[in-house]
Amino acid sequence: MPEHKSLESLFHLVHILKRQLHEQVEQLELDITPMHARVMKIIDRKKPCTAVDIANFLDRDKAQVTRLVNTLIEKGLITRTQNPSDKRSLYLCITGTGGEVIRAIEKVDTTTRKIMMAGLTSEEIIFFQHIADKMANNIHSGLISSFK
Amino acid sequence: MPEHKSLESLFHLVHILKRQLHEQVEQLELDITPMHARVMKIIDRKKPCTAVDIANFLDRDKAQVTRLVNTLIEKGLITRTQNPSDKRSLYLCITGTGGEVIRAIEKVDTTTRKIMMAGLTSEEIIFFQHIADKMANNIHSGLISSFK
DNA sequence: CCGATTAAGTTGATAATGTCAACTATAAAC
DNA sequence: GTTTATAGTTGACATTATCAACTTAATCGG
Repeated sequence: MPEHKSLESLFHLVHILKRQLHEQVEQLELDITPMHARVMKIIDRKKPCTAVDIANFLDRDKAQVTRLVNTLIEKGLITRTQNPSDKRSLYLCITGTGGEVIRAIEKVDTTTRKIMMAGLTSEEIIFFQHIADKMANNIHSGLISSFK
Repeated sequence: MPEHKSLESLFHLVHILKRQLHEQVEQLELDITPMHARVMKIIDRKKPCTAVDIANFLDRDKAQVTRLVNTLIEKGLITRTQNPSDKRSLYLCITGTGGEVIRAIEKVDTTTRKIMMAGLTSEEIIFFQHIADKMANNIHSGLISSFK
């Protein structure tokens, strides 16, 4: 049974990875959390971006997104503007200060990835990602099939 | 830059995996959480087992372990007995009921692993684990080197 | 043997993340 | 035009995690 230890390996990796990111983000002294950083990256990449887009991408509850977005607005890192074609929906945009923060976050990200992937080849990294995606997909399908 | 999306893949996988485990453990109607289940498995495998052993294995704060262990004792799933050779330390043991719970947990685990690893070969799974371990190691070393 | 330090475990406070349910307001569908 | 779906908010709460302070017991160096 080769897969015996596998879930623990995965949990351990993500646990220390998250701790590492938490520390690094904390050292930026921006008073934001790793999840705030992820949300900012999503807003930065997807334009236009709404709260629902973020919730979908992260597969999280809208409630959580609302709160993350609120603190980012309070800190002046993003803005919320009306979607002219739908009065329910609000577009989120990175501010000037937010842009600087993004660059700092990207730096942290790159550093962490470099540390984490030291001694691994591109092929190994791609393969790892490929398997991770496949596993995620499998769980998704497994869930769907249990609904029939 | 092949590693661009990699952290998101990993986070996504672990996010839905944890959600899946949470649901499955909840369906056992034991009123315990996935972390309780992990703690029980550790106690089951390592004999004798103390709170510090668990904290070390999971790389968690002792405080969290104390609380997890307390609820498991309240539920009658484990017991705490004196270590005769060290009055500070306490041995944790699975009770009879606890044994049944462990078997239920193992079943959940096996099912989840099967779903997750569908369509993957043993070699792929081993390789995936190997890379996960290597990455975890890298982060560890990266942290240590930043202390010099 | 004694004092200092270390280790095991507990407790309180609090942070970060995640989910559910109920709600408002608007849009879309029939 | 009523019903239904969608965007977002709010309150309550669960889970996981960490830090600091503390007690008790073991160990180490003199």
